Amino acid sequence: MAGDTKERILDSSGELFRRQGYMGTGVKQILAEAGAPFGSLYHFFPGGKAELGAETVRRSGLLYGLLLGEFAGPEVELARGIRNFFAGAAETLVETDYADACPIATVALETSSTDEELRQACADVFAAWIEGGTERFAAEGLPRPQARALVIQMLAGLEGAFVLSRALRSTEPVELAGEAAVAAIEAALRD
Amino acid sequence: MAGDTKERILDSSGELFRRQGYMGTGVKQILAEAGAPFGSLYHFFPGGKAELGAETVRRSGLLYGLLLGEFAGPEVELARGIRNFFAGAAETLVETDYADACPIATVALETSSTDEELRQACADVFAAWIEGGTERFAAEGLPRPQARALVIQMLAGLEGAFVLSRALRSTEPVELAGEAAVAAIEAALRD
DNA sequence: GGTCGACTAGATAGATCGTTCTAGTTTTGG
DNA sequence: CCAAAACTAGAACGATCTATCTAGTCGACC
Repeated sequence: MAGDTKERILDSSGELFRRQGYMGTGVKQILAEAGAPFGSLYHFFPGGKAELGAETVRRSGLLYGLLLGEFAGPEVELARGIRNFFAGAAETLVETDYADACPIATVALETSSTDEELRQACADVFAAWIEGGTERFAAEGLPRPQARALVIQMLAGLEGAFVLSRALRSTEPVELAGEAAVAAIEAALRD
Repeated sequence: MAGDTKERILDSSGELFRRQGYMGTGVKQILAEAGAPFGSLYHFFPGGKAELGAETVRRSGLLYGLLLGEFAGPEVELARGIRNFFAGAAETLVETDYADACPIATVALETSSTDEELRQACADVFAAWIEGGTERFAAEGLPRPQARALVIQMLAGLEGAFVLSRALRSTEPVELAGEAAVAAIEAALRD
């Protein structure tokens, strides 16, 4: 039972930041959803909202990276894994009424020019995703620079498609970005 | 001199929303930057911040669409225009210390699940960009569905690259997304 | 069994939010 | 030239924000 409250707070902040961003989410709302009192927040996060934000970004980023790894791990064919991941993302969008997309993109855009600590946290997460993806793509025999370029292009397509899909309330952009990513991978592996 | 204040307010809000989002920008800050008093805001925008936000999104979206049209208008070769647009976007990022990217993406992510009026404004802007791009691509002889798919993939790549480039403080994602877009266009036109 | 740290609990503070208010100035049209 | 409209100006309001504060409960360990 102990240590449970901190987890619940991080779960709540993760979900809320993903849906409405860092600036648009109050600590009151986070604590209400977590069923935790004010005291607990500042007990576990002495740095207040800023510290909670940074830890939430790193944690959510790690979890989402693991999710991607489950879809496109070394045991599944790469193109198929990526295809399934995009399809799953589209499905999640519909199921959550276009709320659950990238857990950190909103925070990244909000804070890139205003909050260096949070920007750095987002940058670390993106860098880790890129690094992990590059490793996976290189394992298919691609030269590292090409693998890295492919991963960044795929990730950019995913993030941008999330922006479009959420605003347009349509899975079309995510589906098209997935097709582009799969096509790029297959073309690269064909040579 | 008349009508000037409203423009200044919209200029300020456009710049600030682009850099720090809707939730992260206070009306006080907007008015201070515009050199306008409170009275003027509620005179020109009786609906307050919400109305200003929606009008800012539509205006900024229109202007950015025009900018894209200048780069990739019918008088320039399409692939070259797109290449120059991405290169210009990367240059702007560096010049503004990674602050000026898409004028509405942050607002779109922030409000997609929380503010239907603003979400709709963003959706309208994206739809207009997609429609305009489809028109331009179809003029090259591509079937409309393929033209539309290409535009959405290109736009998703741009938006996602902005997210990554701003957080990572590197133009690499925008440059790679540009290369992918140009390659996709050239491949499509080759057939 | 008693003490200390971990954690819960929520009232309260102080700053800032968006908005409204009254008042004054400038511009416009008859 | 005067009256009405457009616009400027900023003080003030209630709501809400993050953070702090005091008080109390619980469990573990000596």
